[in-house]
Amino acid sequence: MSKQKKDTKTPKGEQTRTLILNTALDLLAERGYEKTTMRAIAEKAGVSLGNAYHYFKSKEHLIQAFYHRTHQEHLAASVPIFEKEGSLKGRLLQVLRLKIKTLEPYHEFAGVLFKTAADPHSPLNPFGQDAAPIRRDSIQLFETLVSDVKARLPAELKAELPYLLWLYHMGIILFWIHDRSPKHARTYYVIDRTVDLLDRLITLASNPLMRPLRKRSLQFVADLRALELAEG
Amino acid sequence: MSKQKKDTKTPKGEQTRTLILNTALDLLAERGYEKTTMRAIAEKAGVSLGNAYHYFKSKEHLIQAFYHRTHQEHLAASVPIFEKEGSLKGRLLQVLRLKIKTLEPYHEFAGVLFKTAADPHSPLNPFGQDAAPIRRDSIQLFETLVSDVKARLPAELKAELPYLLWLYHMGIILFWIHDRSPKHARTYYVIDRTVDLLDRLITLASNPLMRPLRKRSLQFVADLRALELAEG
DNA sequence: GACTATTTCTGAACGCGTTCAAAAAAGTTC
DNA sequence: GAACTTTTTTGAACGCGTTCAGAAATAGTC
Repeated sequence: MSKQKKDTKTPKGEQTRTLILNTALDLLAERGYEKTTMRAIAEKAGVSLGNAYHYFKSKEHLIQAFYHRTHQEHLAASVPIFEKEGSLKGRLLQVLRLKIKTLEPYHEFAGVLFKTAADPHSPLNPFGQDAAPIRRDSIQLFETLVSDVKARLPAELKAELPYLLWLYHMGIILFWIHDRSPKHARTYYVIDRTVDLLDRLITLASNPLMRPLRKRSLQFVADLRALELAEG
Repeated sequence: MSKQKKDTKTPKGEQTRTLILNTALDLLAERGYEKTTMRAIAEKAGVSLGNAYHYFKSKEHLIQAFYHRTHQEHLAASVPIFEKEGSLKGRLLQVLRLKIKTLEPYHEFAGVLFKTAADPHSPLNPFGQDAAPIRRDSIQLFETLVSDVKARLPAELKAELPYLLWLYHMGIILFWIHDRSPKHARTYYVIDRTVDLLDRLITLASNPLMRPLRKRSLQFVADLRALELAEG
């Protein structure tokens, strides 16, 4: 869990804050991002426009709360999966399907979410410092997923796998955002196929013959991550 | 070259259009995206605000012209590389370094560019229909790069490689956008390392033993591309 | 309970991207 | 060159996210 610096100083304030947040998430799910104006949120919450900005620095910061909330949902729903399913492939498959299902109600505005997320200056940027706590939480899900998996994996692969899987899962979400097929059938198809390929690739990479290339690749990934942490 | 449906009907109109475009690109390079307002563009071009919107449906459409222009620059500068360098690895290395160098002056606002690009609804979205002509041009660069390469490659790999390399090059750009190291040294480091890895991976994938996995993977990529073309 | 400091809240304002009815200019046809 | 159509151009307007000075409410202190 990431620590949260409070910007409310009284219970009343806290109450107003959550009221605004809940109203916002309702409207977002109902109308999408563009049509959910700050004015509409304030009005429906029975609060002045300026007051909404007192609790959330910007519309994007309001969205960050969404990130956090859906992640918590997903995390909670993932735990039972790990208990029933022991294989990496099975876990990945179910966790990813579940993720998409969790995000489902917000597909229409998830694009805008990623849009702002791709901007290095945005607080939503998943690679940036502002989102570091959420990112850590998010990667941790894959650490749990990998940690007690049955198959034997080379140590250096096992160390970097959570991060790589997190990146991969971001890619799946990106695909889903662009997927306008009915019920997002394509995304589920892509998940099935890529998880299968990934599983085979991991098996291949675990082969002793692959050791030099594997080491080289993973060392590079580790270097990158170190740089990321050092300077953002 | 992609066909361009004209939205100007007279020479005068064409003149005004390019005037606005040039002014916009100047201001963008000079001030960045946010500070380059439509009003500022119109004013500096000596044209009314509404008139700018007569020639460009939106600010984002104006940016599309930037995409196109820098791509043309990059393409022109790439041709000599192919004449001097025959190896896939060497070509990739030089083409990617060149791309970053070409984009250099626009780093500050390239983030915003990618930001809007990640939104499925944006005309800038590189995966969307509006950008299809530019995407085709862009992929074509890698087709040229791959076409007369010296090394022998499996047919099905050679067929999909341009698209995969294009995707890869998008990833490099994404990294560059988030790279705030001096002179973007990190991006150049990442290019060097990943090109090396990619080259080894391609060699590996070309091994007859890898045929089943290779076929399976590439068939999947081909399927995806077909879907993309069919429905966007 | 009065006085002060802090927090919560308001409403008007600003600059932005975008739209649109209508004026001005240019092209077309006789 | 007059009557028309089409294209180009204008300027005012709209709704948006955001900011801010200051009012109202609350908390803290004696």
